[in-house]
Amino acid sequence: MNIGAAAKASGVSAKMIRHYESVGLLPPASRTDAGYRLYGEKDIRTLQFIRRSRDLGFSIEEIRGLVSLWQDKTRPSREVKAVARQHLDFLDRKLEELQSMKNALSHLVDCCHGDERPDCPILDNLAGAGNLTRM
Amino acid sequence: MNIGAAAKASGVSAKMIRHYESVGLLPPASRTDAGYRLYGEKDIRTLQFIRRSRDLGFSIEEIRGLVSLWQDKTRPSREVKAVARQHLDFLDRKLEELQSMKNALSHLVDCCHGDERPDCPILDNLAGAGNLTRM
DNA sequence: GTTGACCTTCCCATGGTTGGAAGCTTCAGC
DNA sequence: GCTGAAGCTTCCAACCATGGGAAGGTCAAC
Repeated sequence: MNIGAAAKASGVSAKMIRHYESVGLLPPASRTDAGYRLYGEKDIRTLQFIRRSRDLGFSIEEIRGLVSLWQDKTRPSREVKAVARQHLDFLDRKLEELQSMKNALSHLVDCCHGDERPDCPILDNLAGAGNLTRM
Repeated sequence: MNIGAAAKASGVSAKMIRHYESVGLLPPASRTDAGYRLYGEKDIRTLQFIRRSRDLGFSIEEIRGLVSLWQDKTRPSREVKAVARQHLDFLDRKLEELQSMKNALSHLVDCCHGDERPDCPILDNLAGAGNLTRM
């Protein structure tokens, strides 16, 4: 299985497969005589693991830890849960941040009549929160 | 007003003030004979405008547009509102993405007993969503 | 005149991903 | 056996916003 086929099978782009190998998230793939990377079933499973972890927003470093826990058949699930909880906290913080941006901005958008006239509460607010539409 | 004082007054770091100038978001500051950048009231107001825009998550390019609308006293508020709405859509998409990550992950965390035993629904799910706890 | 706080420019790093360029290999069709 | 397309290789650079640090100049106060 060449890198292109592995990319299709795993849902990870060839570019990213090479990148993950370069940062040591994947062990170096075996090669053909011509230098082409070769992948087997097990590699595909690892790549899918990585992709699903990325889909949940885990960072490369977190995934590094998850993969090693995954491969350690004697890991305590406590450790996995701790990594997941920590990431959950991160997601919560990000969500809160975005949500407050959204709240502030959608309030401003609601206040702006959005026609041909130049006066605009959005710009007023950005120019100096003190003047108008203080949230 | 040197760059340090401008940074304090505006809440934008000196590093970022220089960066904004280098990418043309700010006009080049005037300089002392020694080459120190000088800032006045108007510059501070622009910097605060930029900072507040960043706080709402606008990108540099979007801010470039907002600043130019701000300075154009004849702009139609329609245009400002369009920029804001577009960013609001962006925030919504990001929020949805994070929220679905959070939902999936918190479900997995709930399923994991998190003790000394090695079996772990979180890893099982990452290893192959087909097996267990399909969302 | 020295010390310490400030300023300057320049380069590098982050994180995850993507893009391109230049060159080699493989394979199918003829 | 030749040709062309597609796929592979490595390397380098970009995105966005931010920060760190080095090497050196400047300004104030003591």
